[in-house]
Amino acid sequence: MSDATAVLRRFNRSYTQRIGALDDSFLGLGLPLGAMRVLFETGDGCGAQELRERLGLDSGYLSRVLRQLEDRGLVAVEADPADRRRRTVTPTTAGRRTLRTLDDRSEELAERLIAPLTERQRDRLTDALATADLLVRAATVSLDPVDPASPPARHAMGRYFDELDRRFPGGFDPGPVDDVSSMTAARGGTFAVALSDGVPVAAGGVQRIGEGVGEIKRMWVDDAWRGAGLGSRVLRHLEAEVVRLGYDVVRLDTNRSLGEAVAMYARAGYREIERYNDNPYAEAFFEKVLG
Amino acid sequence: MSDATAVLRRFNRSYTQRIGALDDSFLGLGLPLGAMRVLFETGDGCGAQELRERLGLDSGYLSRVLRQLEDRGLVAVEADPADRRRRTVTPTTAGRRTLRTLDDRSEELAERLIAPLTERQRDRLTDALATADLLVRAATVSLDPVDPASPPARHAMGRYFDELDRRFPGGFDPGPVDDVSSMTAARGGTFAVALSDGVPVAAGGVQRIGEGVGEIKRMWVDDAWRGAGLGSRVLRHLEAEVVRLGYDVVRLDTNRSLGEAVAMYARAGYREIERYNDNPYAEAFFEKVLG
DNA sequence: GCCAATACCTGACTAAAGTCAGACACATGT
DNA sequence: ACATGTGTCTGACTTTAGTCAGGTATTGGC
Repeated sequence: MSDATAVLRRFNRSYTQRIGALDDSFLGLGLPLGAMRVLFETGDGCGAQELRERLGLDSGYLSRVLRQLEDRGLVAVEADPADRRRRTVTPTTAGRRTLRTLDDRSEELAERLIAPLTERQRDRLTDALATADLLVRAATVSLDPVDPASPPARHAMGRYFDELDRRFPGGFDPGPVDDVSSMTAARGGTFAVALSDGVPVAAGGVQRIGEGVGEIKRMWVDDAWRGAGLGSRVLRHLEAEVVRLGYDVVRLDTNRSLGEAVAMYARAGYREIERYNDNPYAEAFFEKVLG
Repeated sequence: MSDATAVLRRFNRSYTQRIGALDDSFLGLGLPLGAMRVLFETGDGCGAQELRERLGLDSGYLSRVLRQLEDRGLVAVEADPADRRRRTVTPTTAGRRTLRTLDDRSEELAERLIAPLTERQRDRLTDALATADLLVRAATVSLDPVDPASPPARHAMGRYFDELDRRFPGGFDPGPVDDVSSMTAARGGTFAVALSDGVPVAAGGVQRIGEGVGEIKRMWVDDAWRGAGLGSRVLRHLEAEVVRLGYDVVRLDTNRSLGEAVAMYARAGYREIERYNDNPYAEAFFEKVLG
């Protein structure tokens, strides 16, 4: 048993016993836990299918739970005008009130929990939990290959361009059309997006730039996720993809203003080479020979 | 919403979604969760009553769960020879095997969870969780007034003496008889023990040493719990008790080798005074006037 | 030896949570 | 217009988890 898992498991035990009680705020509002979870997940309104997926519910079961909530006047269930087979669920005023009560209770429980701690200890706890949260989220991020033209990939690249524009001294302009087809399997490329709770938090792609040579393109990590090792995870994944696609050399270009990225490439065994393309934004060029 | 509760609640959400799955190791062994919990709590054998108390179960319900476990050959339920109304529950070989499987699964889940993290991130996570664990446990410690002659109080004082013996240059000898009756309500005193999972982790008492003067005695915090603010919590509690008991001055003595304690008293507003007793182990004397 | 208390057992009951198979309305591609 | 597929609803069912009111065996105090 490694030290890390032992600590994790010890934490899990003390946590579920103590803070798990935060979830008790779901109780005692006159609704069974299942219905409460559905109402909670509904938030400001969402589709029935989404609820089923997120909560992993049987469609028959959800149907009944929704009727229960509807009968109590907590939500309105209506047919989606765009596709009348689907249902959309919206909380009513009473439903929102219940949600607010839920929130208040949870807040109160959290406050009571940390009440015995001094200011300094609270700060330490907050720091520790924020770190743990980041790392746990990072560990459970799923890195999935996607079509570079798909919405999550577009979203990730959009964020990437925004960041370049912010960080490059003269800004960045991706140009009017952005052809990403070189990063599809059909053309010897690939693209992967890391999702957390369905939201892209990191991404990167590979394209072919010559005989036996792949190129890593558009590697991006969300600002809020820096320091959780997502960058090197994406890099390792893309390198494995490069090998899988049959290249033995991988290249990439970057800009000096992206200091952490340059440092990461150096750490990962990349060596600087001569300019190999005419990308006007690129200032540094790297290469790594993959075994 | 304070920052601390926001972080705690954010953590709770991501945690229950991700690591909460550690508890799923209870599932899929062919036993319902309730029965599994009972088997798990049984450990190396324990009384039925203890199980009921620890898990908060109805006696009828437990009776049935135990029979279920017995029918599957996982535990042996027998009458306690000392009191034949009571039942003792012991896991059989098969039961132990099931418990081991449970442990293996949980370990595997924990390993899979941290697998995507690098060594350095794992260390950071471990540190963060250990800190969070300590503080969460400390926050949920209950500080209860008890008879100073009761087993938990005796246990705490025993640990206290052991520590003095270890830390005092010449060792420490409490003497043959230890009269603690001065710390009972009947004689204008009190004693409190901080319990975590039923185990004493800190303690301290108050006794009367003169007109309007109380004395804090035998304040102790378990080594493993240093840095979680238990010391100052016990101190605050005892000062409140001193006020409640009608004294307006509180005194205490200590030894220079207990540096953290001396520092804590200074921080809490105690001022050093002349020797006020003939305790041969005491080197420093403090007093605080309570409003 | 008797009585009250204690520890557990039994039967009867309930609510919650979920599964499954079929029914039905609507959507989509041809 | 038609076949096929999708999203939801309904009824019938199961398991789990638990409660409650008595009942029985055992114990300790008198």
